[in-house]
Amino acid sequence: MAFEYEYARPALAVDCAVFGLDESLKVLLIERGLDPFKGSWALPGGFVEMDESLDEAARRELEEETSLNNVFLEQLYTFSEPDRDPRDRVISVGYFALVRLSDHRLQAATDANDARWFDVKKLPKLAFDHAKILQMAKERLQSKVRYQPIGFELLPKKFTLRQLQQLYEVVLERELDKRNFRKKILSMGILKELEEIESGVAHRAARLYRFNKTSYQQLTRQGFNFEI
Amino acid sequence: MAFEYEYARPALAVDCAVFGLDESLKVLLIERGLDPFKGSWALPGGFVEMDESLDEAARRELEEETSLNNVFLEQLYTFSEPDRDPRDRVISVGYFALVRLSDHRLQAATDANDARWFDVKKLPKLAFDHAKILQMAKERLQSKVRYQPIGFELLPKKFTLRQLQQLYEVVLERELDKRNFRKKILSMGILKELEEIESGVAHRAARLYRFNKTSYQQLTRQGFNFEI
DNA sequence: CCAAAAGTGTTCTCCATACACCCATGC
DNA sequence: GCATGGGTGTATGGAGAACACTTTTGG
Repeated sequence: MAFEYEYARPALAVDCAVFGLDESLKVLLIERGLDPFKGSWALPGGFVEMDESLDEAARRELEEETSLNNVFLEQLYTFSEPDRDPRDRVISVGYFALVRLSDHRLQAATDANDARWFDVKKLPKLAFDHAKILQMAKERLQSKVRYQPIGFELLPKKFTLRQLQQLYEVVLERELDKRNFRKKILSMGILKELEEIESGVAHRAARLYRFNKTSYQQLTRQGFNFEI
Repeated sequence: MAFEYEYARPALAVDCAVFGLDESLKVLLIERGLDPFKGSWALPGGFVEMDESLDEAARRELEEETSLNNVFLEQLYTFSEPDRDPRDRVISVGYFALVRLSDHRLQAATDANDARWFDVKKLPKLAFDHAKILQMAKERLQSKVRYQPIGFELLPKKFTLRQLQQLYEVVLERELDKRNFRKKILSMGILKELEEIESGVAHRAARLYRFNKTSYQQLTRQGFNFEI
């Protein structure tokens, strides 16, 4: 290594706050098998390797520990308090991720690691400073979902307007007016109305929609700003 | 070290994009005295020590390299491409900072290190991936200045409404209507109108104002949201 | 008295909000 | 035929945008 900097280095990790949605907002936690915090619940994550970027590390750890791949993933913040890990100096880059529970529900629950979805309002005590990371991730989700169309990452590919509205109601923790919501979201022109309707409901079936990413990108280039 | 994780570790650095404002938006760069990129301009920054947080490292490096202290400083993003430093694996946590040029103008320009303010629209070629860091910092500034009252960090403590308007015009790169701007900002109730007026101008002198942080915090608690 | 910027009021349009009823379907 | 949610229209108020003139001061 042709490099004069030879001081001690902190270890570097990534931790992922993975959100899913059903009736409430859920987060994926794994039970730690080793000390420190053996038996506690923690965010999935692990150490960064020398030849991978942080995004790659986050995706790799997520796949290894929870079998999730191909999820929406975004860097959140880097946590660096010197005493945040009792073993050694460990700096952790927090990520937040969104997954479709409709696609991944059973898989994660039956994984070999003990991974489980928890209601974000009924969390166990978390290892390290993971409660702080999760808190920040939740705040980021709440603000970002309002000005970027990331909420669709939490819904099935085909969804009803009611499902979409409920997504915002659950994430933002407040009720929305049905008529105004529909008017607003439809007027954006970023949804593709499908021919299909939902099935298996004991009342009038709702029309299904799909997020039209192409239209969204087109509109964005023309100065459109998504906002709920 | 009672710790089973003994793999190679990336080095960890911080880099700061420091903004100032006069007629245009400025950024503070330092000339590198050592390879790699000897003679190039770069963001101030350096390696993180084992007993300090990233925020502390950023403040320490800023003080060491540019004599700036007590500035508005906020973590931006962590940059981790494996080849971003040709010497070795170095991960860098980017920060963005805002300073009052009115207080710091001469100091930084005459520092022993060769530090200079550059117009963000007339930048030299930057070392490493610092152009990317700076680009992201500028975007963050442009979006954050609209929904958080951080712009005041760039102005003198006492300022005229015109100065405040120009700040937004320069940062957002678009013109604002004078009457509407004044109406809006005054109606927020976060400025304290001073008895003083500006001096040394060859026309009617404008009233001076001060940002009232206490009022802002009070209003925020009541649900107020700053927005330009 | 002139140049230069400070300071102010009104109109119009559009969008967010609030709100109530009919429609389609499964059971 | 009834319960359940799907789906729609309209009136109101408030805020943003557009716009022009008077006032004050220094030179």
